[in-house]
Amino acid sequence: MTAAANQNGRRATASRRLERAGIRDVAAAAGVSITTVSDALNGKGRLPDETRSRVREVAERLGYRPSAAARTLRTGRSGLIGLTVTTYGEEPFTFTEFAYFAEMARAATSAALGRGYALVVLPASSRHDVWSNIALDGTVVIDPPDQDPLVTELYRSGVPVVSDGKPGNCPVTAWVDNDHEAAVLGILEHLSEAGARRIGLLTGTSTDTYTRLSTEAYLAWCDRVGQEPVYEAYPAHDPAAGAVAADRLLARPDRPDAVYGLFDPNGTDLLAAARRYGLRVPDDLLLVCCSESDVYANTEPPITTLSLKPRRIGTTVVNLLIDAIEGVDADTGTATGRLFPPRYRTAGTGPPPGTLMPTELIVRASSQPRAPRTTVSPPRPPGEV
Amino acid sequence: MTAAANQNGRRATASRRLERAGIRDVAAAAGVSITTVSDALNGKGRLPDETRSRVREVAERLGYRPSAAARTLRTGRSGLIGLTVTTYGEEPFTFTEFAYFAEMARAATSAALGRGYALVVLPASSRHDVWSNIALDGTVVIDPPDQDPLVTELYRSGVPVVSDGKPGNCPVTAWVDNDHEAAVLGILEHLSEAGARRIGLLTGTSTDTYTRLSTEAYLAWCDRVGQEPVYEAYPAHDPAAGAVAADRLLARPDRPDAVYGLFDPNGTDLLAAARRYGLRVPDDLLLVCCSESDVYANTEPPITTLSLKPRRIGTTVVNLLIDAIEGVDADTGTATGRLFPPRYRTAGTGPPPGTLMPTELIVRASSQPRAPRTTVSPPRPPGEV
DNA sequence: CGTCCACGGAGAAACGTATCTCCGACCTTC
DNA sequence: GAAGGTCGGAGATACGTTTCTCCGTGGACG
Repeated sequence: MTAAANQNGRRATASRRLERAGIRDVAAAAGVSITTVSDALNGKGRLPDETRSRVREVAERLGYRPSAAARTLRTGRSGLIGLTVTTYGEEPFTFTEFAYFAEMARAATSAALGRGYALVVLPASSRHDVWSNIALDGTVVIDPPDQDPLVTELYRSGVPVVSDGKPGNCPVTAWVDNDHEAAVLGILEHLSEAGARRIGLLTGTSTDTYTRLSTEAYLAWCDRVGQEPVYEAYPAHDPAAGAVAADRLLARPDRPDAVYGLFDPNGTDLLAAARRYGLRVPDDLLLVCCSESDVYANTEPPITTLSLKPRRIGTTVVNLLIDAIEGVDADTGTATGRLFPPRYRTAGTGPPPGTLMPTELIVRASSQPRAPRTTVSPPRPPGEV
Repeated sequence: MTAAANQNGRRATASRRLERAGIRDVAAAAGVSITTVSDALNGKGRLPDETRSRVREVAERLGYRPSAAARTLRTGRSGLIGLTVTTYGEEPFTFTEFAYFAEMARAATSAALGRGYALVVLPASSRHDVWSNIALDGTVVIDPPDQDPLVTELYRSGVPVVSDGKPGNCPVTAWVDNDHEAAVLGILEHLSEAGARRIGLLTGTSTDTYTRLSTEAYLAWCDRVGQEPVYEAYPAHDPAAGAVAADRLLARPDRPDAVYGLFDPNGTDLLAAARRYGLRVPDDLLLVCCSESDVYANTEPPITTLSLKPRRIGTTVVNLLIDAIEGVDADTGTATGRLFPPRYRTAGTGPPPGTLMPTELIVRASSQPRAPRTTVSPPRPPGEV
């Protein structure tokens, strides 16, 4: 409103069309300096409330919106977190396909939003020029395959990376995973107690950590209790193959009297296969599968499921990542501000810190020879860090 | 390798620690100017191949990664597209909850990636400071409610906005939707031909376009053929309410002999309700619901579904948006480069251009009094834009 | 022998913000 | 009455690109 001589410098002469108002325009209109505008809007500096509110008013009137790009360049923070999802074929695969990942992604999105960050979906098959063109403060990677080039590259660029699923060979800042070993052991014990004499496994052919750890735990258990392993593996991304594998498993001469299926659709598939072979569940066959879907509460009979608690995982992963982003000054490596557990500070040497989260076994009729009980608490994993 | 005197100016004196290599460092190391490095790496300018490859080599050796923030600031392009999802409670709702949105989001992600863009998930409940802090080239908005403040704000900022679902009062650059009117009419005709005398509707209480247009089409049809409307509405985001509403609908004194359910879970709910009332499907009750899920191929009996073809929608939305982003120079309003249908150019006046996409009715046993036929082609909507 | 053009490339000005440094004026205090 | 402290704010610089402008140098050509 006041005088406020032209502070725009050369800009005034040049194109002065419909461009969005910049901080300079606000400064000029309010009759103050750029510094003052910046301070007033960001709540910094020492300014009397009167000036502060006046500047804000002017900014509002001009419809001023700070340039995110400029701010990012200046501060080195974009407020963006990558969500790396594996792809199958052309499509981002795990993203919405499995209830687990969908839930996890939703929880991660919420958690990030709550702390002022947004998520960028970053398919693993992304062209290098796409994601290298995005200013990321950090990345969440879901179930990284061994030697994921994207993760390696990001990590080397100094971008913090936190993975859902214990990483194979990728260097990561931190990781979060369920205690798959404890979960599988818990299920096998549960089935044994329910009377199972020979427990089979429906597993996958891929090399991701979940499949590998779960299968190994199963095999170790078999070895320990002296049962011959009975399992079928199939490519988990192929829904049709799951039904076939379930059928194969029940068609074996050494047919199991209880089966644990590692993947979400296995419950339905196994149930259908059991019907085809005239097997009653749970009388002739005990069934458990790993799933986040609640359809298994209403199947006939309801099926016992193992929940990996994806929301908890998603939230934890994002919080760890943001802690890493905000806690460590990228340049000096010193903690700034926030309280910050020292274990995340392991810079380079030693394995990245991991967090194991408990699972939950939801017991239903399919694994109970008698009347089913209600939800039961999971076997707590050995108190890992 | 060569001499290449210190071109860093003041930087050399200051902090020279572990900072990532910048374009200046590459220039110095290659003994050329910044301009040359930029041109060499971006394939611009006139440079002999020898220089180009040498510069690239040096850049590679130094592990040079251009700063996305700086590039965005300079070029005004971030390569980022917002994906606005509605929220229910704390969580991003439609994002992964419904098969339609999940499929649509996946297709959109792929399409964007294919054209060099990445998607940022932007819950509608986002704090203003979060998404206003992100440099977006454009935004896809899923099913915008009337007067969506986020959309309005974005549009006013000059960010192109394309919506999935015909927008109510929001100003958008363009929109894509199914021809819900034609779809509903097609279903009602289909049911009539199958012998239905009184067709009921299971609909929602929310005001989104899909619900509104579908319900209106139903009411108009009732009016035209002289049938008394028979419908129940419930809050679509509440799964439990759906089952209750299905029950209510079949408990009415004027019980319909055919029902169309607008939402994905309606098929299961209606089937369960029918069982409770001892109604046989399709003999006593014809059933159709709108769903992208293939579980309805295996229910007992299989249920006829209307598919909205979400992948096609997602792809189209993104392509329209990117066309708008790349086709129009933000400053001059003139088309640059790409071929670009003139209809997107309507700047400000007139309604935004919309595209109607056909749906597909997948006929199964639940709507066929006799033996079911296989998939049937949809009634093509009246050839719109 | 003078001109012009293509070639290869350098310089410097933006892009719009945050922030560090510094400065004047006023007020207090001895 | 001078010294020091606080308040309120201005100036300038840096963030790391892209790109516009311009310049010297040869060779071709008239």
